[in-house]
Amino acid sequence: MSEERIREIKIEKIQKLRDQGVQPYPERWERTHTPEEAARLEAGLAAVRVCGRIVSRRDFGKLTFFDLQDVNGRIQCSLQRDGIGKESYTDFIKLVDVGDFVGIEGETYHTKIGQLTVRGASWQLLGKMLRPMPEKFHAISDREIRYRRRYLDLITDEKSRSRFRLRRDFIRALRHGLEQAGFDEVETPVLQTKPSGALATPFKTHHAALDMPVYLRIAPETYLKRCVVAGFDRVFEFARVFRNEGMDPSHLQDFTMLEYYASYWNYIDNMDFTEKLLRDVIEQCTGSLQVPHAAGEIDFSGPWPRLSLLELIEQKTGIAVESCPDVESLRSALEGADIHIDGASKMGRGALVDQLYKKTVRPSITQPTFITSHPVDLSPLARRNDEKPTISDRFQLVIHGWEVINAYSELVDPIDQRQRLEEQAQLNAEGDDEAMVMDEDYLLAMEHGMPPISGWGMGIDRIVALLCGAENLRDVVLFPLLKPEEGSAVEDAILEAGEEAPAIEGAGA
RNA sequence: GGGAGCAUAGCUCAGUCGGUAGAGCAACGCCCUUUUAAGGCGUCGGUCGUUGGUUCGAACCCAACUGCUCUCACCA
Repeated sequence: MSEERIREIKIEKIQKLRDQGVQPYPERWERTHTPEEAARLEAGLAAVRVCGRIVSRRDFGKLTFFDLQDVNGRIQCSLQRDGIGKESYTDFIKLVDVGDFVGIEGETYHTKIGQLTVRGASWQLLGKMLRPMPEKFHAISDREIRYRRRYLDLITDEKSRSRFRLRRDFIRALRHGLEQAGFDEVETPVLQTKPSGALATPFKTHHAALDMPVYLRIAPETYLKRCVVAGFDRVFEFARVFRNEGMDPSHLQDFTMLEYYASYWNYIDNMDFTEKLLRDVIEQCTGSLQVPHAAGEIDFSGPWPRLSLLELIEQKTGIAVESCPDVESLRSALEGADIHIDGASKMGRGALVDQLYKKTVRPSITQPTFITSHPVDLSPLARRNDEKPTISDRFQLVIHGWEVINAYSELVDPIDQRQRLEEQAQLNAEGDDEAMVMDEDYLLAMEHGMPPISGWGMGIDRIVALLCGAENLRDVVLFPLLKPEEGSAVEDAILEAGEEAPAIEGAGA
């Protein structure tokens, strides 16, 4: 039977309901328990009111069992013809379908095989659905449908529901942990006149009222530091950020980053806090510090190793980066070690060290590991090490080859900062697209004075994916961006808008 | 951007050698008071992603296009 025919049948059912004076879309229902709560009740409790979507039904003629579900849980209910009357029972059988929302009032009992159930004394339709439900024992497996119509994925797949519950719980626990540690939550601009705070290509758009180009933020960093100048001595933001770059299982263009900044800390304090915060939050959300993953169990129990980037590179490749003070000598060292890096001739020394690390060291790191002591020219916003001015007081947390956290003792010296931004601007002018641009407004804020700070950015999507064993970030993002389907309403609307609405153009345009 | 793979009923999937399509679930009709993938009997449901080509004949072979997935390059 076609989907269209099924839809017509359901519309006919709605008409029959209306003919009997039943409102198929009533305005409210007062529940006493969620499905999750109800499933934990004792037997023998009367006047229990539960509601949810019917996700399965087992019909025995004069007795029917069905399950009400929401994202958090499920409760079995039953209706008996002898209990609610023939007419009401027949209406339920004939006019209510799997997929509809209903409310049930009744008492709890255990079935013959011990399943806690709400025996309905009455039922009320709370919302009729017109589309057929997906098949009930395989869940949606077509990845395209799972992403485009995530609600179907969530209705049918408990594993998907549990991933998004974990994401919710993880964010909630992080927020609570930071608040307990004296951090204030703030919100900073998404539309910025200068993209800053990271090395990345931004999305560019146009501000109509001010008639000027603006960028979607690639990081909240410089605004959060302005908050520190203002006297918020510990701040954080759950920031949606946008980077107009490649898309693959570990990179999305629109993703969520938690950043925080703590005054009077250095990066060592920050590492200590990070390890404690994450261990607490992970144990709280998953119930364990050992997390299963396709690539092997991840053990968060720690202590997490703290390893120097340059030492790791030397171990892996034999190249002593520090004995290559300029980009030319580093390039020849790479040639000597027979390591090829695409585009090496266009990179500065910092970018080249970074590539060397990403090619040789990072993929081999599986367990939670702090990588420290990055070269200072990789870290234009990080503080120089007092003993070794060529390296920065910086760390990254790497798990399963993914960079999950990037952190440093922040650069708070406005003179040094100006010099480093000038170097970045020079690289940018020479064709390094990802190098930063000069940001006088940020320098102005810095010149008003900053305390010592250490801060941090964590890819929420990445850590959540790692915690729930997802190998693609899209599996932990509710509605990942996909191209519109050909002939879809969305695409038709875009085609209709045509040249009239070039709202967004690529940064490279 | 390069390469590879996938697309069949609302969903999950079969489809042999090229001979105009099949199951389960869902839906519809009937039976059934303890199931939880309930069960039994019956019925409906398809422009085989789109467009061309080859062929007497295409779900199947070829090409292009669209979408998705993986991968390389780039990036967090």
